[in-house]
Amino acid sequence: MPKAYDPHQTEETLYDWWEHNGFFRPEQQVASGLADPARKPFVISMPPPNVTGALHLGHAITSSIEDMLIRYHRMLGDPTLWMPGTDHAGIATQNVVERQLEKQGVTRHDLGRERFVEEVWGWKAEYHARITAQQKRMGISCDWQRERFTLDDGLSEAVLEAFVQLYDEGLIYKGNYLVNWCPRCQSAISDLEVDYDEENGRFYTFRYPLKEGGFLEVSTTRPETILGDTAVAVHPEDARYAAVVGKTALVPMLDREIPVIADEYVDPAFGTGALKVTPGHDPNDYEIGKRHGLAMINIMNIDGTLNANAGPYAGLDRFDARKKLWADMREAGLVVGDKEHVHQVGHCQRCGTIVEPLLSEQWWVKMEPLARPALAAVANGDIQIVPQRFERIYNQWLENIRDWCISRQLWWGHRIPVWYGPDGAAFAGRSESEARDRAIAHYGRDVELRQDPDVLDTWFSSGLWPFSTLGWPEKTQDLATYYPTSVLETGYDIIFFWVARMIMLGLRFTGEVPFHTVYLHGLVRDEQGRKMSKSLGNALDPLDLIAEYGTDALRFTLLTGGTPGNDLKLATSRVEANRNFANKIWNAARFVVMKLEEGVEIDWSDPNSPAYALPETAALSLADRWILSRYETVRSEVTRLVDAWQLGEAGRQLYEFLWNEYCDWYIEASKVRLGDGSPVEAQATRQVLAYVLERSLRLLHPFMPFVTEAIWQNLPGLAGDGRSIMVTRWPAATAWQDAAAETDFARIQEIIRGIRNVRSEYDVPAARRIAASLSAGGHTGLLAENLPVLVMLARLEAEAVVIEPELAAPGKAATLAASGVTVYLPLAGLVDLAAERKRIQGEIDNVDKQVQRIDGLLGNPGFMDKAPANVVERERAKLVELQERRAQLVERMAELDGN
RNA sequence: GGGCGAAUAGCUCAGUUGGUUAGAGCGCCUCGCUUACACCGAGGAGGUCAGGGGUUCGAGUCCCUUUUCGCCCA
Repeated sequence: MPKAYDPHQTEETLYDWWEHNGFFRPEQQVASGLADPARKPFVISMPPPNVTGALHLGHAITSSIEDMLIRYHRMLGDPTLWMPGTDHAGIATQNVVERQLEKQGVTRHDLGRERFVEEVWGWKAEYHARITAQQKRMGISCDWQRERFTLDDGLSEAVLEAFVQLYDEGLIYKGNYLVNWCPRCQSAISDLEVDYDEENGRFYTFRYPLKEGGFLEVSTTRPETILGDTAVAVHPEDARYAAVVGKTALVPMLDREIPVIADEYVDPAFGTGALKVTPGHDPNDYEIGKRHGLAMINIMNIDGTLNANAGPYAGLDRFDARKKLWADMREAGLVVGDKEHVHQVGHCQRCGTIVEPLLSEQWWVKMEPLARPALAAVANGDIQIVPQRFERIYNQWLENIRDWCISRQLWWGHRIPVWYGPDGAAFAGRSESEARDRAIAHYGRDVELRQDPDVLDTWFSSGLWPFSTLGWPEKTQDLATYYPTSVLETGYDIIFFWVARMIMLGLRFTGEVPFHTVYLHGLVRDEQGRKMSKSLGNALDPLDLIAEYGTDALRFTLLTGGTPGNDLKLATSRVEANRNFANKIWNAARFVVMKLEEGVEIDWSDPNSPAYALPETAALSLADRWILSRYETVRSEVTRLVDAWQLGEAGRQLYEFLWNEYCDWYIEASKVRLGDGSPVEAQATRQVLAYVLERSLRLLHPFMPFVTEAIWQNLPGLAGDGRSIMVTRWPAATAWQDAAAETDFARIQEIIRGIRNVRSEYDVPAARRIAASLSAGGHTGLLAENLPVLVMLARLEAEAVVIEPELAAPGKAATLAASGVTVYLPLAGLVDLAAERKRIQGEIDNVDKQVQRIDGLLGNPGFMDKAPANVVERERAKLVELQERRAQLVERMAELDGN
């Protein structure tokens, strides 16, 4: 083993080897005996990355968490399937390809539909390969042989089936309503695809001329929509305007006659209290228009220029028209003024263009009947959302759900399976021939059909993902075995887009929930808490971090750097620290492997899975029993925490255990027996070193798969015959928990720390071994037994250590009192009595403070009556120790004063 | 307008049934290449747990409220 762990030399080789061995496949897990086919499979559908571009840290955190869960369950012996795939990401992918073409001066219209779609397939091929390679670098153990893409034949079948079923049930309908229109994408988009930003706009106030003479003052943020006004509205109880209701106003520059109406919606306190009403271009005005039977005028083309209804402004872009109309109105004396105004402006989520409310004929899904069962599934516990607080957000959205606009005027995606007859009658079908059959039944003869040119919202197909990837609508073996899936893990930002829709569609089409648990992680942000973005230049590329620190370091950072559902600010110093952690355990393993060259006993009780044996209890030292006890505590805690979705806390506990207990204390203590112990003692210690290391590596494996495997392959006697740590068993409970060993070893640690502290205060060089006298009372036996450990770790002069129940204090010595033991360190020539008095007085003061606190507690009848017995007992015991310690210090003080 | 989250050491964060003197990493200070590791070891400094009020024997943790920041929905 090289002196430093080098991730780059090992990671890719190990990954290929794992994949080649079939460890990622549930069939192989069962065949090899790892998984018990009788157990319920553990299944995750991977959130399919968009084939738009490279992966970012959001994907990296998804990969880290899901792979952690998958590896954990695989080791538990569950048949484990992680279903990978990618999403065609309709509007997003079409946009990036369009932008690419733009650079060559080509539009999609220049190419035509067929050639453009070919271009996008080319893009897909390239980015799909790139994404897959990146995921493999993350070490993810998904079943690549089952990989799917949303435009695959099978998944497209699922889309057709789903559409036709909903259509036949009347849950899909076509209608001309106000939609969010992106003039750049030239497509409708759903409510969810509009991002609202606060922007500095202007608030324009002008005069609305009345036919009967006079005018009304009206304000707007979008003057160009004046051209589409079909009423002016005031509040019915607004006395200022009571007289004008029912009169006729004249649209500026067009002189079109429109009524002045009264409607409750108008806020008399806002602006002038009079509102222009444009039902064709504003959602609120649309509602007013419906109430009053107003005309709905569309003044806009699909590219954002104005149409013939805009009269002289036809052909102008919406923003040019705004300027020109305002200038013309100023000329005409209609302008009152304009001022700065902050308001919410909707932007297209994918291209940033300002969205326009536009009347348009689109396909919709009636959501209310789908939402009800989805609400129930969470309410009755069939689906558990972690963290639970997201349930409210989920409920709130579903309770106020609006119909879903699913048609997109794009070329990249699933074509809407509807064909129109010559008179425009629509026929949905799983194929053209099915639609044709329906048309013939309708018309009584064959007619010419043309398919709807539009495609479906990407989320329509991803809403089917958990079951379409398993073969639905076919009744496949996979569907029967692996559905419903176990956990859906993703970022909280797509609860509505994806999670809620999968639940609704899953319940509708399979009659079952698509998964039992929803685990939501937060967003990865930069160190200042900003969202990572290319334009800010603060985006960290996971591959760069992997190149610098290794995959395990990145994974461990993403897993332990935060808490469920909360955003994670990624500090590269953390990634570096975790790289160091990987190196630390690598070196601990180097030490152990070196020691095992002298021989190690393997336990072959499971012939498929050799493990390190433990010696007879009688052969164990205190340190051995201590580390075994600590290991058992950590094993049970880590298991409990992972089961409770506290992955980060589980990882942090492993870090602390391995570094601060196994490395800093146990390995150091083991050197005593390895060097000076009898052959039996040395062998016992070797076995414990090996046992605890190997078991801990298993616990750590789901967090850091590569370094744990790289070490495991180097451990003598275990690897070979294609054995891998990733298919060992998750460690089972042991009987090694030993409270007495933990208390005793803690006493030794306290004494060693105390001596080290005094050494440091007196500037004793590390290389210098010092004498010590220990007045140990009832702990004399314990200390005598562990004298070599004290000598080694506190750097004492073995021949100059005295341990007695009672010892007279040497005159000039530094003194420390540690849990019932007084330690005198003569430190010839270094001890300054005045300084020593001061040091001891400081300690006494410190002890007094604590004694005071406990005295207060124990003297409080409330505490004595109400606190649980174990808490009272703990405080009592603490007080006894403190008083003992205080007595030691006071005694020493008296001695010093006597000198 | 409604809702959610965050506020703990200089920085990034833990602290999940309320119970030791509130922890880690990085940074900082002192030592040290002690036969696994300088991607290291030993020791240390550093915190009114945002402010106020309450519940409780006991609050970083539960309740109310204020402030600041972020997010979601309308």
